[in-house]
Amino acid sequence: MLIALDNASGAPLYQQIVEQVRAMILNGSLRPGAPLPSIRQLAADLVISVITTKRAYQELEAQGLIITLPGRGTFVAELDLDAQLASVASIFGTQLDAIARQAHLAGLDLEDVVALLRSVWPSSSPHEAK
Amino acid sequence: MLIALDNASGAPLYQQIVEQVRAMILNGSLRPGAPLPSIRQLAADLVISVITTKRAYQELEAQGLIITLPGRGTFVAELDLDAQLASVASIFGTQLDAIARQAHLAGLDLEDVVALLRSVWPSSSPHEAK
Amino acid sequence: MLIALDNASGAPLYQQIVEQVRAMILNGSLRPGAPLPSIRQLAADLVISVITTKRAYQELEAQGLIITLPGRGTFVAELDLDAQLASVASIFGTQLDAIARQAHLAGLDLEDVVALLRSVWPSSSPHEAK
Amino acid sequence: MLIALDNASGAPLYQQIVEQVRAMILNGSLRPGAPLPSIRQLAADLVISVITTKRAYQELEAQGLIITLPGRGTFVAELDLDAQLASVASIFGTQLDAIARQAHLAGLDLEDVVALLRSVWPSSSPHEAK
DNA sequence: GTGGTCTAGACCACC
DNA sequence: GTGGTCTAGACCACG
Repeated sequence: MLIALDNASGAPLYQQIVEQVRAMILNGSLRPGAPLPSIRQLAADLVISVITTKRAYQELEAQGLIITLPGRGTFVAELDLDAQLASVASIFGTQLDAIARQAHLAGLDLEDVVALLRSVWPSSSPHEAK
Repeated sequence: MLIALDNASGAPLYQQIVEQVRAMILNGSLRPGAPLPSIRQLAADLVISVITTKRAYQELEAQGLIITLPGRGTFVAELDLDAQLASVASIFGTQLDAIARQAHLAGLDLEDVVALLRSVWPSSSPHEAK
Repeated sequence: MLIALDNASGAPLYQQIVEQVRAMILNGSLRPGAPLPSIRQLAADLVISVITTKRAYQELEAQGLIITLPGRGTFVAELDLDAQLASVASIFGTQLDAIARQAHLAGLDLEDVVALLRSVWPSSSPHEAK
Repeated sequence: MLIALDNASGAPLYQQIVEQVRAMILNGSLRPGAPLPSIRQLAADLVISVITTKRAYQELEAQGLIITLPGRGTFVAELDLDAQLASVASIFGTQLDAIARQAHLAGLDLEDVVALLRSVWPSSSPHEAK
């Protein structure tokens, strides 16, 4: 399981982990029931504090995406993919809403923003490098 | 000059002020040379600390949007609106880029995101009441 | 007597007056004994507060460049031009010293700074437009 | 990291810090990626308020010279030294321009000012002890 | 009246 | 431990 942390991005480390693991679950890289690395293992791999990996897993568990079985490890939860996707869509919706209001206030047009969005959209398939 | 603060939004107060003033400048509600309320006046109006309004104006000045003349007040800077809009567009571009990569990883389609964006786009004119 | 105030320069208004009057005295535009406009007249001409012109004249008087005769007006003082020039040189020396130390710390060379100075030096004679 | 504050200089403390840190970055004493002391540590060392050190770092960050990672510390930014030096040169250029015009108006010659500049230029290397 | 600077002290998020 | 934000209160320079 490859996770890339960007120290300079400004985003909290635990959040970067959450987002990347969530993405892997939602796009099928990680299937329900699959085991995740232990918090200690992941901390060692990423060269960060155990506290940070623990926090990330806590967050993922709170979102119902993974399940921790004490003494046995952590696993991808059995879940309704469509429902999850809907919930993720609502998360993006919130972020887009903030951007939309800002851009709108600044006098930008919806089409301006859509054009911007198209210009930054990644061209490759999300699974190419899997 | 109407500014609405949302204490529950989680966003820093000074940032909310920055965003709203910037929007007013960029969409033409505030024209170059126009005086802004004094930091003390604005603080009184919004019922917040003078330091917070000062912080907001400081940030706006660092961005080159306003100019403060000690002892005389604060004014909208003479600026190249097009250049400013371009720089603002690049800011939104950065934000959209983060969302785009996340959404892409999560398996969402560009058209899904565009649809989301359209669904949250505000319908009214940015300054009908100007 | 032409004085140009630059509201956007950031420099205090009274200081701009002081500097320009001092320059006119030192370069001979204003000769010893010549009358200066009254503080009220000057304030009216420049469309600023009397307090500000008063403060400027006070400063000039403290520097020994002008003399105020109560009830009669304000005049350029009889002075030793060479001594004045020397004192002015020391003022510039202080300012240059600050710049020199900063530039030196930043790793700039003396010749770099001299080159910069030459590049900004006004080309015309100071009296051309008199 | 040695910083010397002069309470009697009239210059704001935060600005003195900014100038000295900027000088250290530009002359290579502080290399990109190097950690700066925490705002609290520096405040303790200099016996000033945390807010003042914070203000200084804020200014340096706005100038793009350093980057602060919340919860992790503050570091010298990766930057294009030449571009930075050019921008600094333009700052000195502005200051020199003000002096040049003043000196010119006062009847001083370019060579007079250059001579003054040479007379105040520090003789030692900027970082002999590095 | 205006902004500029410095101070002390609090709470929060993150590592 | 780190920085981020907000608060109150003081003194100064400038108009």
